[in-house]
Amino acid sequence: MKLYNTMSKKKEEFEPLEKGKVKMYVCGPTVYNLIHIGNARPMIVFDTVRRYFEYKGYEVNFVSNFTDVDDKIIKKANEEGVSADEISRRFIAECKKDMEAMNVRAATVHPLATEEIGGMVEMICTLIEKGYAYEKNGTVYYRTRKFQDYGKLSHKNLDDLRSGNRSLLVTGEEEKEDPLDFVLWKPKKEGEPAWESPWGEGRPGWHIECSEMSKKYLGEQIDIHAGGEDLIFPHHENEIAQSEAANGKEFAKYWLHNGFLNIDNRKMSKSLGNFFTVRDISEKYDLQVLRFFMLSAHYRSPLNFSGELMEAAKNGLDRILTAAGNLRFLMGNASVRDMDAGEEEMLAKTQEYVDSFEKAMEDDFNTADAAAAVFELVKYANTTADGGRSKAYLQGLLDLLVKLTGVLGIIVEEKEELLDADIEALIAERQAARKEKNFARADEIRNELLEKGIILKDTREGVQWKRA
RNA sequence: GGCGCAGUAGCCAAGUGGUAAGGCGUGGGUCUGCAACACCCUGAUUCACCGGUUCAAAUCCGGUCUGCGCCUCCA
Repeated sequence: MKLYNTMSKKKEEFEPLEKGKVKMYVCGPTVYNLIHIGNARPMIVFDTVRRYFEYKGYEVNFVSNFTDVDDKIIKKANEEGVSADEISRRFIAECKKDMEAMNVRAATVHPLATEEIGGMVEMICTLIEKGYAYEKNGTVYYRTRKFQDYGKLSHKNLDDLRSGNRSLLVTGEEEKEDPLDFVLWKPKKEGEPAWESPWGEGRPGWHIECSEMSKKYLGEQIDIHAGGEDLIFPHHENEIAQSEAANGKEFAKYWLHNGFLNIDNRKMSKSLGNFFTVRDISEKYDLQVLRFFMLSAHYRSPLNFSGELMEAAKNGLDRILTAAGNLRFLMGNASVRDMDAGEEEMLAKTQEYVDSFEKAMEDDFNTADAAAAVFELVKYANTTADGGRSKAYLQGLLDLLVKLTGVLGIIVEEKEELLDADIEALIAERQAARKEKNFARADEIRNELLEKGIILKDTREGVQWKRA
């Protein structure tokens, strides 16, 4: 399996630290509002990465935090006149709902920054002891120039950064030894949540949170650290500086970053008025469509979002779902149970699609290519499955489809829904009407069912239905 | 100014030296009472442009143009 490592700027063969196991940390959202569709991309992408590792038999320890103390949360809390805690708790709950609807599995652990303050304070103490940090008036700064490798992830050199950041010198942080130094601990301001520390009451800086939570739940060295590409600098660069200085060893072996999601070719932002939450999208589409859409491009490419592209994704996904529904329907009517030699051979041929699916995923999680393999399997199923096939053959195709789509996190299983007796009766009545060539009545019933969200499909083997 | 990414059919998107996957859409056809689904056919002599390397380039090298991202909170 090859993955692109931002650190080396190359695709590298994956070698786990510990055989058969993957330790993976993904930077989670700051919970001050409903998550937007840009937040959804890393969630979906790295959930898919996790699923593929598990498909390959790895045991994945997947940690993803919620940043629940932050300026934006405090601001929102003040606006609403409630506690910061209440805000973060509320939006964590909402975020989890969205994740579930996108079929993003819960992490092994979802640590909260506010519950890990003690560890952060300890790590900061270690950094001070080792000379990598210093305190001034209740603020603790990281001594960036002391860390030799600073800039190794983002491939920047300190002097370039310095000239770019010159304007920041005027922002009232002249107490820093160097403008590149960043905050590890900031003192309490009136009305802000705060915790005790050796430097007085205050709260942690953003970067130290992830260093600590990663260490606590995964250890000092991990296999994969991932997040959006905008986190490369400064967030991940600072995490490396903190963790490697404190622990004295390489922090993460592989750094994975997803590309940005744009809206109509522009960066999503509230001021441009092209800002969508995941919840907004869920009003119009099943969020599986959003997931499928996100996986239609390589995770490192920028991805453009538009209504037109969502429609295309929906139609493509429906094609897969329809094929699965069709197989299930045929299975219900199959009169032969076991496969004959011909079917055995036909089913064996599908290995080709599994091979190309895996080949795509092995190559830095090329989900667009993997989806192409799924579409080829769908076509194969649509052309070879009919009422004459054995149940075992149909089951074989369906199992394979479920297996591959499962890696992508697409659910093709039918939700258990019982046909209401009267709907069943209407379908039977329509069949009778059709037999008598009373098509007017037949269409009337079909329309009536359509209004209730039931779509009928007449096939040679009988009437199929699905919910819209 | 520094660092970096991208430009493949109407749209989206794989393909990184051996002669252009897949999806959506369009048009035509088969099946069907009709519809829907499905299936078949329909698409780039060509991969932004100009040079170069090579038996061979969308793929490598140089240049040009265009779009975008990061360098500040941001997934």
